[in-house]
Amino acid sequence: MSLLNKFIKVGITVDNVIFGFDDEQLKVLLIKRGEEPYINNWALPGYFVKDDEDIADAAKRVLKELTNLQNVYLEQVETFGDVHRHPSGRVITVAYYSLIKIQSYESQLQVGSIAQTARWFSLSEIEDLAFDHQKILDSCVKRLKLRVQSRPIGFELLPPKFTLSQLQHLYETIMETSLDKRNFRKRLLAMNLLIDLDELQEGVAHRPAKLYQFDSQRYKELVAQGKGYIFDLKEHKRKPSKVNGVHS
Amino acid sequence: MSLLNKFIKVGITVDNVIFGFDDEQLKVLLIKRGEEPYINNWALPGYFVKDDEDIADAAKRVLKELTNLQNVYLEQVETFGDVHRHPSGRVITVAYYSLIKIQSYESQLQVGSIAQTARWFSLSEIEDLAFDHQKILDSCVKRLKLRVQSRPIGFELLPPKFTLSQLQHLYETIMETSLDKRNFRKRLLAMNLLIDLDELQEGVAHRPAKLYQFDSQRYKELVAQGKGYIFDLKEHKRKPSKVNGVHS
DNA sequence: AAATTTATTGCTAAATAGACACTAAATCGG
DNA sequence: CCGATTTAGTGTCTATTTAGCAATAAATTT
Repeated sequence: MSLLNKFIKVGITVDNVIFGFDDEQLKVLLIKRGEEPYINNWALPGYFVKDDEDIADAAKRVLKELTNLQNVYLEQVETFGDVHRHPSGRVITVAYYSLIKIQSYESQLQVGSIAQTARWFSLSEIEDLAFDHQKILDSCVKRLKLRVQSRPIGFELLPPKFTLSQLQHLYETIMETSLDKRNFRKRLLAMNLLIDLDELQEGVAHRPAKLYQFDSQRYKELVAQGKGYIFDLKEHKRKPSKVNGVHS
Repeated sequence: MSLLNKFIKVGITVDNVIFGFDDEQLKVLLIKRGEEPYINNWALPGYFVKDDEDIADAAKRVLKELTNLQNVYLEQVETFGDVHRHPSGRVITVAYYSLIKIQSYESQLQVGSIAQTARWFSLSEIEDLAFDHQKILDSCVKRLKLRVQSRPIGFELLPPKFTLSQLQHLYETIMETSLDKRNFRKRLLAMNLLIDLDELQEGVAHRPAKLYQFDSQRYKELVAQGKGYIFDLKEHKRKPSKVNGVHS
C-alpha cells in the first residue's frame, strides 16, 4: 500500500506538566533524568507512546507510574514537532498538563525508570530544563491560567475540604494577582458551587475557618443545561502600600 | 542507541480546517479525496509531514498547495492519535485551523494531488466526513469561537476594507448569536483598533456604508505594552419576533 | 417622487464590579 | 488568665458597565 511509504520512523512521546499546590506556591513535578540524552538534567516527566497505545492513555500512564494517581484532571495542550527538537532523532511530543492534590502525592519511582529522582519545583526555581521543556512548560502554564478562568478546575489542586482563604490564595497564585477578600467570597458563594460542610479547620493558631467542598454534582448539572459559566477573577488593585510580600 | 528502539513507524499528518466567510456564512474548505481510503469522500485537507519538515511548516504547505496563500493566520488546535483512527495503520494527526479571505481564494488543485476537487461548505451542510474529521472540525470550530473573543482575528476573514455591518455579521455568524447594532459599534470604535478610511461602499442599492480597516499597528503596540485586550461580545436578546431568519 | 433598503447615531435604566474597615474566634506567650 | 497575635468573616456605597431601545440619513429602484 503506497500510503505506508509516507510513514516515517519517529519517536512519539507525551510530556506531562504535573501541577500541585502546597498552600504557598504553584508547583511542578520534575524528574532528574537517569539516561542520555540530558542525563542528570531536570526534565518534564514523559514517555514514549507505544505502538498500540492511544496518546491520551500514554499521558495517563506517565502520571500513574510517577504518582500512582488515576482519574485526575488531564488536558492536552500543544504538540511540539520541530525536526531538531530532540538530539537523537525525530521525536514529536504531545504536551499535557495535569492537576493533582499535592498532599496525595507519594513518590512511586520504579527501579529502571527513566528518572533518578523526582521533586516539586516552584515555577521561579526552574531553569535549564532538558530539550525544549521550558517552552512546553510555558505553554502549559499559560493554558492553566486561561482555563482556571473558564472552568472550576482550581479545586483539583486542593484537598477535598478547603477553606475560602486557601481557595483565594490558590487563585491569586495561579493568576499572579491579588483579590479582594470580600468580593472574592461574594462571587464564589454566589456561584452556588460550594457546599458549606459546617466543619471547622483544626490545629491552627488562630480563628479556624469553615471548610467547604466543591459541588461537582451541581457543576455537572449546570454544564448539562448548557449554562455558561465564567469564573472570571478580575484583578484587584491593592493600595500602593506594603508592596513587598517577601517572607521574613 | 537504545532510544531508537522506542521509535515506531507511523504516519504523521496535519489536517487543516480552512475557514472563510462569504458575507453570509462561515465556510470551510473541504476536499474530495481521490485516493483510498475514503476515496470520493469529503475530508479536511491534510498531508503527511515529511521526515525533515517541521509540523507547522507542513500545515503551511497544505494551505499553500491548496490555496496558494501564505502568511495567513494559522493556529494549532489539537492532536488526534487514537490507535485506530486511520484504517491503514497508525496515523497521528495534528489539527490546525486557518483563516483566509475567501475572496482571494482561487482553486489551485494540482494534478496528482490527493484531492479530486475542493469546495467551500457551510458548517450545516457538512456530513459524512472521512476518518475522524468531524471530530477534528468540531474541535477547531470550538477553538475559533473561543479565540474570536480574545484576539482580533475576525479581520482575517474579511477583505482589507470592510463595513461595520459586515464585521458585525461576521461576529454574529461565528458566535451564533445576534448583537445590538448600536452597542456593537460603540464597543468596536471604543477599542480604537479601526481606521476610518473616509471611503464609502460602492455599487450597493442603498445607503453606502463607510469603510474601515483594521489597525494592526496599534494592536501590536497594545500587545507589546502587555495591555490586556478582550474582544468580549456578549449575547443580545432580540425581541422574540421575526424568529425565522430563513431566506425566501 | 415615492418606496425600499441599509447606515448611522445617544440616552437611560439596570446590573455588576470594585473599593473599603471593623469585629470575631482561635492560639501563644508571659 | 489576659493581652498580643493571627486569620476569619461580613455589608454598603459608588462608579462603571451593560443592555435595551427608535428615529433620521443616504443611496438605489420603480
